[in-house]
Formats: sequence, structure tokens, C-alpha cells
Amino acid sequence: MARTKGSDSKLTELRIRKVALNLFSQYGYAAVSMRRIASKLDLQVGTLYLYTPNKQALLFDLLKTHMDSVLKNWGLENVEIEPDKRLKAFTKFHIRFHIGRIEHVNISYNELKNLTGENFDHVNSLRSEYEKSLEEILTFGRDQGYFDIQDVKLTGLAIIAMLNGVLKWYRTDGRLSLDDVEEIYSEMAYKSVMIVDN
Amino acid sequence: MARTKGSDSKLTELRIRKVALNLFSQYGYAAVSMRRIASKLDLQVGTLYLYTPNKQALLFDLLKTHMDSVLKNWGLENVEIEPDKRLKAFTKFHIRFHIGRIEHVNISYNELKNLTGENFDHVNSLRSEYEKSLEEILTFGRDQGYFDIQDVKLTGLAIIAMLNGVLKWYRTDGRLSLDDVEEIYSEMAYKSVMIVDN
DNA sequence: GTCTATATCCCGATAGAC
DNA sequence: GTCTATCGGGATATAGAC
Repeated sequence: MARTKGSDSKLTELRIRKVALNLFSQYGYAAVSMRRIASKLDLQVGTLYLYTPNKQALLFDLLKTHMDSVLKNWGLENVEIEPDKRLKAFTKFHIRFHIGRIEHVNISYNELKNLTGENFDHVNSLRSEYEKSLEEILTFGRDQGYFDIQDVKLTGLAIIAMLNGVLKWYRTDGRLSLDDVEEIYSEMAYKSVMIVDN
Repeated sequence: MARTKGSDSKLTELRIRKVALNLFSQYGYAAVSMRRIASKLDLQVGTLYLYTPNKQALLFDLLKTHMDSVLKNWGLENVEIEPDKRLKAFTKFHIRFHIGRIEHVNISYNELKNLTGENFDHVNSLRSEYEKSLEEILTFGRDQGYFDIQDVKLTGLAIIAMLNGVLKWYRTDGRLSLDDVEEIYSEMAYKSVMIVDN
């Protein structure tokens, strides 16, 4: 079980990021001190600064890495989907991808305001990019006569807000499986923009 | 323009609450210091403690007062509504009531975690009560054959999350009037639980 | 009713020992 | 690679002058 110095270092870095994510998600960035993060890892606070230049960079890294991951994975799926199935594909991807990443979802939507200038702009543009890919689906669907949408931007925000709401509050308490959740809420999102006869 | 001591005191209390709400909403409870609240009011920090026993009580008061107000106003409307119109009534009420209270919405959903023990339980139970009134509407609608709902609790959360998402991001930028927003999103919520033929 | 001054503590970050 | 010790500052909250 020999461990090199390098692998120890890499491991410590991962553990720091994991604990920071957990605490930021649970108590909020501003309420969590570097001492508290260190304490939970049985480290001294000075040690943290070998792995991150400051607290802000820790948050920025978590947010940027997550958004990069979201965009990359959605990009891999968002090809060669038949037009009328694109919205369902998006909503199912969104739920499936994020349901095991509740802590990332929490900080992505609650802690953006704690990023400073450039950091905020960077992460915000990544999020806009993701939202834009949904807006394109909605616009296309409307133009092709599939959907009844009055305002694409707000409709996109509404759908993502709905899906995130479910993600945040969903607990695996046995009532519903992940498959159930995925199906139910992608269906709800789909129906919310459907054309209906009155 | 004579002002009594009493009215000055009442005014100061209101100003403190208003500024605290504004700052908590914008930067988050944990990131806002008592000094900052005082500074924005051209007061010294000691003065704040004449009007609130501590910072926590300031947050609790804002959250409790808001939730009491929500429940009271919805209670006044939620009478004598024809069963099949109850969901639309709820969603329209929710949007109309909250759209001028964005800061309250922000703290209600972001700062709950900063309430301590009893305070959290109290405000959380008020929120549950409000959510429960939506769940009752959904359950009734499903039992009467109006709605296609697989899980009432998560559906309720999804609808409220969707509506709140719109509230948070909606800006009066001229594209849409408040009436438009109210109509569009109560319609989306309604359609999301509608029965459709496949 | 508000201010000044202060007690007590915790914060982010750094220097240097081991 | 991690620790101890510490700097400088800002936090909540209180005491007492005016």
C-alpha cells in the first residue's frame, strides 16, 4: 500500500474540494470558514493554502468544473436527436445528470452571487450557454409548430427552475425511483409547452 | 412636520427591516454584517440592537412576517373557488402576490438554512402549510379526474419551483407586462398536470 | 434615541519550524 | 506535506455617555 508523495497530494486536493463542496452546499459559502473545512479533514488551516490560493478560488473551481462537466456531457448527447424529441432528451438528461450532484446544483444556483467580478462573469456565461441550448430547442419546436410558447427565454428559465426544484427536494425515500422521477418531470416539462385545443 | 419620539422609533424600525431585507436578499444573510446594515442607514451599529435583540432575530422576523402575510392573503382568496379553477387561482395568486416581493422570495428560499433550530422549524412549518394548500388542490383535481398526477408532493414542489424561478429572474424590461407573466406561467403550470391523450 | 468605546471572538491569509 | 504561531482586521454584541 505504498503511496507516493504525489498521490497523497492529489488525494488531499480531492478531499478538500469534496468537503468544501459539501459544506458550501449545506451552510452557504459565506457561512463556512476555511478553519471549518480544515477541521472536517483533520488538517490545519494553513495546509489548505497549499492547494488553493484563497477561499474564493475554491468556490470558483467547484462551480467552473461543474459547469464544464454539464456542458461537455450534454454536448455528447445533444447530437443526432430527432427534432421533436429534443426537449424530452434535454429534460431527461438534466434530471439524470444532476440527480447525483445535488450539492453542485445547490451551489450553482445559490452561491453564484459570491463570485467576484471576472469569476462571476465566467461561470455565468457557462450557465447562459447551457440555458441557451434549451432555448434553441424551444425556439425550434415553436417554429416547427410543436410547441405553444409565448416567451422562449422565460419559458426556458421556468423549465430549468422546475427541474432544479425537484432535484433539490427529491430524496430517495423509497416512494419513487430515479427512473420514475426522470419520466414524471420530463413529462411535466413537455406538457407545459404543448399545444392544446381550447 | 413635528415628529413624536414614538413615530421616529417606529420609522427607524421599518427602515432597518427594509435595508436588512434588501441586503440579505442581494448578498445573503451570512455575508451581510450588522455594521453594513447600520452604515447604509447612517446609523451606528449599537443602535440596531435597540430594535432587534440580534442578527438572527432580524432574519427570523423578516421570514415569519412574510410567510404570515402569504398565508393570510391566500386564505382570503382561497374560498368559494370552483374546484376546476382552483389551480389557476393558486398559480395566479402566487405570481401576482410575489412579483412585487422578489426580495422576500429570495430570502424565503435561500436563507432558511441560516435559521437556528426553533426558528427554522417555525418558518418551515408555515411554508409547509402553504405548500400543503397547493397539494390539496392537486389531490382534489386528480381525484375528480381533472389532472394526471403521479406524485402530488413532488408535483407541488415542481410547480412552486417553476413559479419562483420565473419570479426571481423576471425583470420589467418591457418585453412582458405583469399580466402577461401571470397568464403565461399559470397556463404553463396548469398544462403541466393536464390529462393528455397519447 | 443615538453615539462612542470596547469586550470577546473568529475570520482569511502568511511565515517559518519540522 | 503538514504543523504551529501569528498578523491584521472585522464580526456580534454590550456598556455607558450624551
